[in-house]
Amino acid sequence: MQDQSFPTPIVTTDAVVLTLEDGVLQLLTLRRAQPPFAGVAALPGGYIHTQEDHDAAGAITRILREKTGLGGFHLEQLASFSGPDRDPRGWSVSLAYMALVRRKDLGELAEGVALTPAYEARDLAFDHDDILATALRRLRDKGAWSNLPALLLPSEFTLPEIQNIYETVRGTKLDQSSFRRKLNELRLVEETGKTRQESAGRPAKLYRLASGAAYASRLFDRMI
Amino acid sequence: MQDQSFPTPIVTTDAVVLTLEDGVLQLLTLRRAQPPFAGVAALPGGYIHTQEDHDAAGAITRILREKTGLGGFHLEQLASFSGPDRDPRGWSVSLAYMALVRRKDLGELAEGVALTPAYEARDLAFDHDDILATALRRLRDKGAWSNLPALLLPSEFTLPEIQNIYETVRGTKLDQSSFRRKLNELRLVEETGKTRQESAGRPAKLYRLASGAAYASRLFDRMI
DNA sequence: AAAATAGTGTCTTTCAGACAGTATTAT
DNA sequence: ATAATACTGTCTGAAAGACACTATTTT
Repeated sequence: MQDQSFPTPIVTTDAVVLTLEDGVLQLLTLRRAQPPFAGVAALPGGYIHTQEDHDAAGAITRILREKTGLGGFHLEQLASFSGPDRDPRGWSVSLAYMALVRRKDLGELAEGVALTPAYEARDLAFDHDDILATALRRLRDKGAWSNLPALLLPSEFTLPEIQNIYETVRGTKLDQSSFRRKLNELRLVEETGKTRQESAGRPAKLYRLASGAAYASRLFDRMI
Repeated sequence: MQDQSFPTPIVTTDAVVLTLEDGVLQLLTLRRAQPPFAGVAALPGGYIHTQEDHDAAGAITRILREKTGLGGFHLEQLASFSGPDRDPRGWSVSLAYMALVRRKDLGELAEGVALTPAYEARDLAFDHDDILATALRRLRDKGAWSNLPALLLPSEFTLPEIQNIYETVRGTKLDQSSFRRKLNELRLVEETGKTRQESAGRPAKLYRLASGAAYASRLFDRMI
């Protein structure tokens, strides 16, 4: 293999792991133990192991499991980032992914793992600020018409909660009546039959994401 | 560099180059001279040269220029494709791009370079069928609301021509009146002042893409 | 009572889509 | 005349957005 006369790029894969905690979108970071950028917060990532990884998505899944114990989440390819300067070790390529996880699935955070509000995270290692920005833009765009934001919720949630996550992701307020009308049309959620009571007020019904939840599709019949 | 104990993936970059000829969306392919897949049609692509390429987009730009003489076109990242089996030489990553070019900018096709109707291309080398499918899907999706399809047109074009390219990309007919209403709203095109006469009928006015042509944006105020 | 939620209904505005033309300028 | 294009206009229906409620069930 590699009968080229020129050096090959370094290939890594990195993930923007987002979750929702206390109604705030949170980014998972790892404090780097080794140089380069030792001691600096970074996106979880690492090398592809050609012996065991089936593809890049498999590699980042393995890496997230190894470094954070995480398993079972929505994973989506973001983009690749490349160039001679993004990693001091040399010309590199990062295959970047976005993972949306439920806070509960993260469990206790291991040493060096931290959650920080996604929109405030800065000065990450490498070009990870750029990768994060790409992820947030993607989430915001898809927030307009897909079920993506709902994947951040715990498996059972209330209607105010799901409306709040859409508002958080989009950065705008939504009309309660219109939002719920849309939820029904899209058949995005279904009742669990259970309720939850916190503080005063009528108990909130608990919902779950509907099984074959309308991903994207429709809303897009019209238009040039 | 590369102080890892495990082998690194092969990294290539490949491009789905699309153009419009005689009203049909055409894919540019290269007949491979060397194994693997010698003699088979493939997407243009190649290795990244870490010495000279500023990033992956720079690499594919250089490769397209070297192999097809092409320069000046819309380039957009598609996705990465990876795994142990897509290239018989070993575990590989392809950074895939989509390039939209004007037929005129392709000039004479060099030996081994061919155009085939994009929706009929099959049995390309490697997993290039998959990459092509990804590009066509992307073009179709963006065709609903961006100026992307217009980038396939020659620099001066008529209103029937631009409507036709949108219909081609979307695979549907569009109402003339509604389409032009939208063109105006978006300020997508501007008159050149010139006209063109072919066969019978009133001469068609020639248009060009408006300078700051509304990319995506708007159309997207509404909606959950 | 106050709070938090659920639920209903209606009105407006926007806009794609469909349709029906007329007008212009060439062969 | 015929063809190809340009241009203008109207109507409809769907859906988002905004608003105003009422109803329910808890502390």
